Order: sequence, then structure tokens, then C-alpha cells
Amino acid sequence: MGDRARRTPLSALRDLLAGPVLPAARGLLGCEISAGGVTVRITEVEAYAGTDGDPASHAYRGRTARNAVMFGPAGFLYVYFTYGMHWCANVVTGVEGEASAVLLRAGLVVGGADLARERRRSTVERDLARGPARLCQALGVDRTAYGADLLAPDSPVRLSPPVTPVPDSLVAAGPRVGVTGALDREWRFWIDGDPTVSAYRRHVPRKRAQ
DNA sequence: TGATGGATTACA
DNA sequence: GTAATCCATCAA
Repeated sequence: MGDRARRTPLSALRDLLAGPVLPAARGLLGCEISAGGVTVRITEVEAYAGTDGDPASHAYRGRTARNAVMFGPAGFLYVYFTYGMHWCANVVTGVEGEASAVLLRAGLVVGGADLARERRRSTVERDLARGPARLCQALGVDRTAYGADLLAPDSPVRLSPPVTPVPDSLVAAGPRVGVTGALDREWRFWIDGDPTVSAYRRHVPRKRAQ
């Protein structure tokens, strides 16, 4: 019975996601997400707290139909539509009711590259899943993937532990992209030097300065 | 009910 | 630099 203490990587991932959002975000680096016949190795993520003092979080103002899945248990997919044309995907983390989540910002297509290229305009390998909306497009993720159980074997969107763990020495952190406030929070994590990580761009207001 | 701007991307 | 273009949120 001694080896029962040894956890499988999958249950370790389940525990990680059920914990605090920052370690969960860090731990998602190197994980693989599969959907629509395409597999992506995650290279860049961003953490978002729930109702607990994070104005940038979609759950900041409480539960709505759009963010409902964020308030459920960890390991489910929160998909949202933005800028009138793009889908972005998050992994729900923490305990039920906490509503924290991790945005999947970028990754490397490691399986089903042909399918990914069909869905994306660009055929440049590096750009197939470089950016949160591109990543979703490569995976074919849209509103139909909302609420998918990422750790269930029969789910349309699945998450699996890293094939090779990402060492701490390769993990970099900085402020979140496209977020106006909370620049002091370095809640974006990426694999340092990885070419599929998106370039940091300061948030630009769309209206001209007057 | 109308205004506003967004966890973005592609292109000039 | 700006257009594309739906939707959640907020003021009235």
C-alpha cells in the first residue's frame, strides 16, 4: 500500500489547479492542451483572481451567465468572446466559488499542425498558437467548448501534464498584457526565450488623446 | 436604450 | 498606426 502515496501526474495536476492561482499558472507552463485534433504545448499564461480584488478579472463584479463556469470547480474551461471576433480560453482554478482562472496566452503546436494551419491564416509554424486568440483558433475552440471538463478523458478539450517539466530557471514573470491597471502584479508567466511567446505590448487606448 | 471600450489580431 | 466588429457593462 506504500506506493499509493505516489500520485500520478494527472492527479498532481488536478491538485495544482485546485490550489492558489499563481502556482497553478506557473504549473500550466509545459502542459499540453488538445482539442479538434490539435495539441499545443503551453508556453505563456496569465493569472486572474476571482472576486478577490482583481479589477482585471472577468469575475471581479460577481457571477454572471458569461463567467458562471469560473465560479465552479477547478479544471474546467472558461471561454470568452472579445473584440467582436476573437475567442480566448482560460483554465478555472482554485476552490468552488473563488472564480480564479488562468488565461492561456500562447503555445507551440506539437500535434495536428496540418489541421491548425487550415484553421489559421498564417502558416508560419511559430505563429500558429502565438497569442490567446490564435491559440483558440488553432485548437478550434469557441463557445461550444465553454465549460469543458479538461481532465475528463472523453472531453472535447483535454489537458495533460508536461511531457518534460519546465525548470524554474526557465520561467519568467511580468505584468499582464492588455490590462490597464494592476501593473504591479507580475501575473504573466512564460518560458523564457521560447519563440512562441507573444511580444509584450502595453495597453493602447483606442481613442485618440484629446 | 445608447455609449463605451475590451485578457486581440491583421494589415497599411 | 488603425480597422474589424460583438457583447458586457454602465449611466441615464
